[in-house]
Amino acid sequence: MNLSPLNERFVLHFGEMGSRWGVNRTVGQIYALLFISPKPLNADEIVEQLGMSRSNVSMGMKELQSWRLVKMVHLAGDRRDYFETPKDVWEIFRTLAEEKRRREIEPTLSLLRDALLDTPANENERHAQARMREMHDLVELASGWFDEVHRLSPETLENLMKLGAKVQKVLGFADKLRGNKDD
Amino acid sequence: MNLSPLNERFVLHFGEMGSRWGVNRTVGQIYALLFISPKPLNADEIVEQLGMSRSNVSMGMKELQSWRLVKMVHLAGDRRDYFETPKDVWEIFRTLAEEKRRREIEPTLSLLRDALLDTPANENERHAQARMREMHDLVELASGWFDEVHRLSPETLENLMKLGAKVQKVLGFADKLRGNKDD
DNA sequence: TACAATTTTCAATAATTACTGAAAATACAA
DNA sequence: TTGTATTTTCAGTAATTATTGAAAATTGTA
Repeated sequence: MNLSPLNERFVLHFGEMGSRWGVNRTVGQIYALLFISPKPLNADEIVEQLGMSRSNVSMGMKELQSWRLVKMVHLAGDRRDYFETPKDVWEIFRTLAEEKRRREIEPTLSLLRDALLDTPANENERHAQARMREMHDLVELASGWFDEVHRLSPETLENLMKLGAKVQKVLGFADKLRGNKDD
Repeated sequence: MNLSPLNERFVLHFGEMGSRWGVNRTVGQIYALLFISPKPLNADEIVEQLGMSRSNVSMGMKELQSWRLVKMVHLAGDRRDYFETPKDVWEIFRTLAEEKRRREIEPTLSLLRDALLDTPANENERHAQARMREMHDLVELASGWFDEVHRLSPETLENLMKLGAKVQKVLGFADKLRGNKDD
């Protein structure tokens, strides 16, 4: 690996964490490298800096693009594809949340919706279905809430988070709003 | 697999999704089975219903317990270990969020904190470190915000989510609170 | 068009992770 | 204690996933 010590540490860490986040080691490394790179990189530069095969980089880029975590750019007078990560970390955060939701939450919500349409065949299934309904309602609620929050601008979202210890107070106000349906 | 159709569908789905959520297929299946079960199950009952080996169940239970997603209980006059999932879906949600944070976020936060203490050796590292700082600040902010929300009771949390479209309005109020430091 | 540069695909294989059966360990009861 | 029920461990194997090199496909240029 052809990187300065600080950068190598960062890249290796993302490689290791990759598996916990649902991507393989090399994809994690590629993303990390692009994230800290001051300029877009082409595939050969990635090969050179990370010491993996050209084909591996090609597949990794495809995966990262499917997550919308990197975008392809082109430099004047250069045929090669260059890649960069979005600059704004808030944007990255939101993209990641969106994709995770689409891949990890939606399929389950969909299954639960289906399952709730079934007529339970016996007492055992009746109980199971009741549990599925509890899960469905929670996931749907959290999911809808996420949609709302997700629509906020980065600045608003940042403000919301910076609220910190004030969240409790906001909720007092929230309860008032809830009572006021046509507001 | 020795389950009624509705239940089998649910169990199989959780098995498939397991890999996206960071556990293997059998662990996903065991959890799903326990979630919909009207009473605690012992290891042999799980073996019988899911058709996997006894040792696999044993390892699966250990993993699920490490996630705090199942707890062991005992029945009067029965030496065997029984397992059940917490009943309250909100509690499950919070536990999951806590564990995910501990396993997926904290290690990265820790690496970033370390990396930011280093003195960059050159311009390349200086830029990389600036990017790491952006990431660090975002993760720390989101993480602290999560702590706050996490402390709320299930009811309050539910109310917060049900707010839905009112979130924007709450934020108007939030901004006022922010200006009022000693409130 | 023909050529060169570049990217993608894919079959082979390497590496990792999951699963099992058998043996060992543990916990309890007589 | 000793014996029995139960759980855990772990080495071997199966299954899955990741990685590579070589070939094919694509893209742009002369």
